[in-house]
Amino acid sequence: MTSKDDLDKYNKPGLAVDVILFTIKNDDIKVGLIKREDNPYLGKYALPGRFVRYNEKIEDTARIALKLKGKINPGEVFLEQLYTFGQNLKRDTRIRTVTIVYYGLIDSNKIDFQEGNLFTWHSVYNLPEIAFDHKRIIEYSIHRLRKKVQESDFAFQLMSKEFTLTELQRAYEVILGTELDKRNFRKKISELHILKDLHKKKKGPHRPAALYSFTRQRNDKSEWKPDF
Amino acid sequence: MTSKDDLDKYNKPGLAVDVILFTIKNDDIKVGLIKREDNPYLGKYALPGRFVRYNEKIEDTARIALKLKGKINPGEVFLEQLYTFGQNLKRDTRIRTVTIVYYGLIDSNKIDFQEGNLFTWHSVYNLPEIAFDHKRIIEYSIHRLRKKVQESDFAFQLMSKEFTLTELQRAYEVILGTELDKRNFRKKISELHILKDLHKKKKGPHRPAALYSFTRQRNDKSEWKPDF
DNA sequence: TCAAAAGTGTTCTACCTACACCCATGT
DNA sequence: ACATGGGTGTAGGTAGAACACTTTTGA
Repeated sequence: MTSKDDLDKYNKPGLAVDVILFTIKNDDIKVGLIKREDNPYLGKYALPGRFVRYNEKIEDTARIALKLKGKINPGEVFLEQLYTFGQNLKRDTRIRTVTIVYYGLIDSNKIDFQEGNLFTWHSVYNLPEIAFDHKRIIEYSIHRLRKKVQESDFAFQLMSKEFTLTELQRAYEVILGTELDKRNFRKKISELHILKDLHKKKKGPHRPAALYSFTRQRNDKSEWKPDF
Repeated sequence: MTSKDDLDKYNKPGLAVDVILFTIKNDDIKVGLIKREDNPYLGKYALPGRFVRYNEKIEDTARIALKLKGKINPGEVFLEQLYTFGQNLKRDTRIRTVTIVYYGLIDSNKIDFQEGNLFTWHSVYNLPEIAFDHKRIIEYSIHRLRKKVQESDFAFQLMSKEFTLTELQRAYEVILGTELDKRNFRKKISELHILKDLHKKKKGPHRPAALYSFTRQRNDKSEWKPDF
């Protein structure tokens, strides 16, 4: 099986990409799901996904899926490859399918829910009926998300342009599922040197909080990521 | 594109698995490569790989590749999924191919080099001419291997059934590329509680060293790995 | 003036690092 | 007896965890 003809003819498995988008709303981790309009699993909820076309880079496939299935502007989303699932031959009941899963975080305000959008947020602690094996994939991705958030500034994707330190801390707490010490948290964040003091205050019923933005987008100590 | 027929007809990219097997020989990290007998890249060295057949689990594809290309008994090898490469549409000059890469470590003594085996070990610091984009893949995998070895007992796969603590330490040192303190290393290992004192001694020209084996196979604190 | 969230340092602890000498054996 | 690698403990430093009060504003 070495010529182009041989390779084209051999019976290839399907190759798909699924995307797990997380956000935080009401102090809860939400995952974005699509209500299926077709069989199999008609009416159940699935991760937005798409089969990889012959001339699509796999990360582009992920972004196209977000755009088509969720009407999400894919430029807004930072995605990271999670894992490739292909052990179970019956994952998809139609054809044998291997799925590359990406995950990412987004500020839920950045999503413009148009009329008829089937993309909706669901608490990861109270999921609806999930299609395929996507439930297990979501569970695994939460595990990896927590790990990632602990060892990088991945959580920063959740924030809007201006935010207070308490809001940032709250985002960490919701994802990690633990309470954090305010002073230790602020010390740790300030050592990253990625915050810009906007010299503005967020007014509220009580003492105003300083507003910050990020000086640069990302600062991931944990690893270099390939793009090839 | 939802029926089985549609899915079968759409122009799928090729899906392959490549395997990076590392070992240690002569205080050097070696990677197992296959000399290519076909075009493209005839005569160059490539990672052992294989296109995923319709009814093969992807990890099975990896093991079959090791068996067919390297005459390696795949039961001996612990593999971990590294990453899936599919950004470059021209990675393979024949057809557009997405590759799932697995990596693992093996005690080089476990490999039985039969006559005519094209699988050979090459120092990662002095690679021959490499086919496809496998050179960058190897570089990335070394990075990930070091990380993995630091935060788990992954390196234990390199050892034979009975080994001395100095041999184990040497394996760590070669992979990490640093010298380790003997006392600190032994303290750290003993806290893992995975060594069994065989109450045997390795005889040599000098003071005999105690021989150990592992009580269980693996103890990976870093994460749970999916198998679906 | 009171309620509510913002903001700010120090101490303690646990883990990691650095470091040096005696031991057991083969020759 | 000596050369060579095997085997062992302690002290200092550093990073993370625990912890409480004062400040600023709106109502």
